[in-house]
Amino acid sequence: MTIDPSDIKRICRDNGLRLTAPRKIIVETLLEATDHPDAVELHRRVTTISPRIALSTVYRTLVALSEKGVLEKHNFGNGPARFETVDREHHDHLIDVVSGNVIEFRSGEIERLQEEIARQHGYEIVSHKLEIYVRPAKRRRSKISAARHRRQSAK
Amino acid sequence: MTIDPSDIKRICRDNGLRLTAPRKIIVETLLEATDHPDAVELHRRVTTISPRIALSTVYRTLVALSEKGVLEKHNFGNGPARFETVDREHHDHLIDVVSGNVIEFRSGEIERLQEEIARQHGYEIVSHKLEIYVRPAKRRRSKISAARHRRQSAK
DNA sequence: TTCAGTGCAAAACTTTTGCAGTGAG
DNA sequence: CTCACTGCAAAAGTTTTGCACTGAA
Repeated sequence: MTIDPSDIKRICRDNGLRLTAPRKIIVETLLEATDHPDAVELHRRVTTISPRIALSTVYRTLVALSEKGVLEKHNFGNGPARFETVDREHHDHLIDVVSGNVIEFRSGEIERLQEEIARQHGYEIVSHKLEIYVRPAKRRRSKISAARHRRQSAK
Repeated sequence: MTIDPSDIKRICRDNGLRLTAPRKIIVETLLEATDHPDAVELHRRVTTISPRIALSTVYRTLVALSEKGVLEKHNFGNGPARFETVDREHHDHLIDVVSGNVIEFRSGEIERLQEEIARQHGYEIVSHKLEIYVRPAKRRRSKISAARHRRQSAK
């Protein structure tokens, strides 16, 4: 399900969009991103490659591709909308409200319970969105984040 | 758990906030609202009562009371943030994409799993948002929605 | 009396749009 | 050749902030 940069041409064609140079760079940059950049941050990155790309072009590209379902637009908390390519399996998000970091996770058990709830009400699920807003725990640190902390402190 | 206008004074006192005339009108107006107004709409309503209340006062009040947990701030889709008083127990939402109906539900089990996920990553939960987008199931209809369906068809 | 809260104006921030020119199909 | 797309600038929309004044506690 992963999107390869070589797929961009096909994706545009399939959606009736022209593959222009700015658009190619914007999508490639978003594919490379492991975080969930907002439009301004993405613009900052693409302009290191091609300095004349306008912020409005970034916005227009993000709007167009979100509408086609190629990208997902997230409204986490207050700030600007943040984007990611739909290139992996479905996942939900932990949002660290202190740092703004977003951590992806997946819980088959929660999804099973959602199915159950929907069924109990006579529905079937079309899609869902689960966002857990968190802050670093006071007492303990998990093995996962402890490892991340060591890595970051090591630089 | 419902908030009565007479509780506003106590709510402010308990949270270390002064009960001013603008603040009282703003909270009363939000309590009356059955929708989820944004700041501008709320300002429009309060100024019909007291025309000199500033939009910035509405924002500051909404920010202050959201931080205290008296209000909930929602970022639905793109537009401005929308607010509601926290006068019932926490709930999540099933959104029927066909009819637009919103059904509130609560799952202690899902919330417990969320706690677990956050803890595993070294975080504690600040808040969460779960929206399940659904459509009526093909085969069966639950007792709950069958009863609702009869009620709505009866009019 | 004190300082949290206010109104007003201006700024900051996010996103959209008008327009004339360009290049993908 | 067309017109979808672009860069630029300006506008629109949302939220925050500086400041001097007011009034709740």
